[in-house]
Amino acid sequence: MNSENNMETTGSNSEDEAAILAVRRSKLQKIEALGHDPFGQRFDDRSYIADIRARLPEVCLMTKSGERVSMPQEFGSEGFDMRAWLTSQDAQEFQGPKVRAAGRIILHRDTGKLHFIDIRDWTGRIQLFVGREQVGPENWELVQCLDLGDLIGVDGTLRPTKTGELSIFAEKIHILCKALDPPPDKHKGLADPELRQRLRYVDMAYNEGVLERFLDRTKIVQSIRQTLAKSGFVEIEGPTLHSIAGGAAARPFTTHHNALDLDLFMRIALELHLKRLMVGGMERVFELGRVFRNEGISQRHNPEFTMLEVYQAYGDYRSMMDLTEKIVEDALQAIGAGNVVMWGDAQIDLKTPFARRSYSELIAEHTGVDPNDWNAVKNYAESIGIEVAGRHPDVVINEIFEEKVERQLHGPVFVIDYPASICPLTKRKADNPKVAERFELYINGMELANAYTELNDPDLQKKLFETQLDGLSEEDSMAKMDHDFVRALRNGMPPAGGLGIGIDRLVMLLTGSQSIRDVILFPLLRPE
RNA sequence: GAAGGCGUAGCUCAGUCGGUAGAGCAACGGACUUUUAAUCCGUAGGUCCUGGGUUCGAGCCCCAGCGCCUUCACCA
Repeated sequence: MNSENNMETTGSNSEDEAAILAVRRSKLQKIEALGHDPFGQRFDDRSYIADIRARLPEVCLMTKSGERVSMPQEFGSEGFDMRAWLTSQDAQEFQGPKVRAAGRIILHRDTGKLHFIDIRDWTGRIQLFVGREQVGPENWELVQCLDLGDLIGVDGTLRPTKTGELSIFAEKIHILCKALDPPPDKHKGLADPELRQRLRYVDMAYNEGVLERFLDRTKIVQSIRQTLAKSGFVEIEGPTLHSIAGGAAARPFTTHHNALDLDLFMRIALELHLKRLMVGGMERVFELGRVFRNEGISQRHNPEFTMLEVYQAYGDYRSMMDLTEKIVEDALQAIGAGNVVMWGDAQIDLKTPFARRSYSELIAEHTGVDPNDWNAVKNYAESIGIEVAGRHPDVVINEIFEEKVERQLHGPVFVIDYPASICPLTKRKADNPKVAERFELYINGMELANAYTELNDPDLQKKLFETQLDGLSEEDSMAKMDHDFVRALRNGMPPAGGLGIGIDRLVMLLTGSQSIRDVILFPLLRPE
């Protein structure tokens, strides 16, 4: 990979590359010599290509007897034979609306005195028919200076070619921006995953479906905000710089404030500040924003990712299950997907309501061991190589869950009622203090959402912050002492349901993306 | 952090047994007024990731490093 400097200066390591760039620059000069600004100007009143295509009903064929024949239903479909249809019609000429479009040149077929140029905007692609006689010498000169990748505008008439492709028959071409770097392979695009991430703009501009996937991400996020707004939740912006990185078990990034000479942490969760706001009276509140965890990178992990956390006063974790289903339902609708999404070769049915299964029931089902029988659990754990000595029973049980149950949960399934000791921020069941009112939503073995009935007992919260779980270092524990948070609880926080959803993973699921890097615009990479 | 795989033209990829580097696309020149990844003829284009080593000779073998991918660990 060349450094950027090399690519731009005479230090270029390839004559080929230098030649390609030189050719494009010479065309740029020629465009200037023809009296055009090669980087273009404001271009008013153009229509989106999808909207132009939608004007097909305005296109018609004039017959020699002066009759107007509209395009047949089958026009544009696979088996439609345009030439046969034309000969059957006593055709004179086509008429169609005048249109103006703009976009990037993605394909170019030059047949001499005729160019076919495919342009693309963010709504679709369309073919331009550019004939030498039809556009005149000035436009023709300009067309000779165009390359794949250039941004152009066009004025022309919408009508089909003889071979049946709806096209814009160009009358005037406008150069809107000369591209100086050549595009990737016109058919395969960028294939190297590293290059696709580094040159995300190229990936989006040329690779099939990439731009659309990121637009889907935007639609999903918008839909979530709408769903929550409709249900009366307000969105807030909490601090991203924390002096105590709490609310989750994760290693934080550290940073430093110079004026205060203060070490700070990038937030790892949104939870504790949102709960403070519930103390303050925000009864339905959420934040949808970035959190940072200083941990490994994988197909499902990026150091910064987007998290939704929602809190509903006077609700509980069951309210959050209903809300989760609503969020998923609405998001599917927002991207025009049905209830069934593809995940690799597998189909996942996201029809609501999702199954609700208790944690201990699932353990018993998948292992044959009663989680309340410590001796049986111990024996089972040892038999599958999980260390038992000196560790809290619930930690051992949870390892069994992760090892034996989690992967089997193709879901969607709400796993409910977790062992209390691994849930330091969660209210216990009224009739059984060993069980916490928590659920996690699993789909395809992937944890998508996590929710609690929120613990609002300040004394118990303080105690749980002070209690170190066996086998967990302070760094790994979710229970990091936050005195101010305990003080907030002493002021009275309503009983509440709280929900967290990993937005990147939700987008992965809904768009069928196997890697988190396919749904994050600019994933973390080592510098070039 | 560990193991495995990969790194060759602007892009996508071949490269046999170790014997002086190949194709398609893109580019350049030419032909073509209805093409669909247009086609046809021709031309040009290389730090084979980097640095060492073995060898008469290394894209290929060995060692070290860098980067990416996959799996695992951590984690959501």
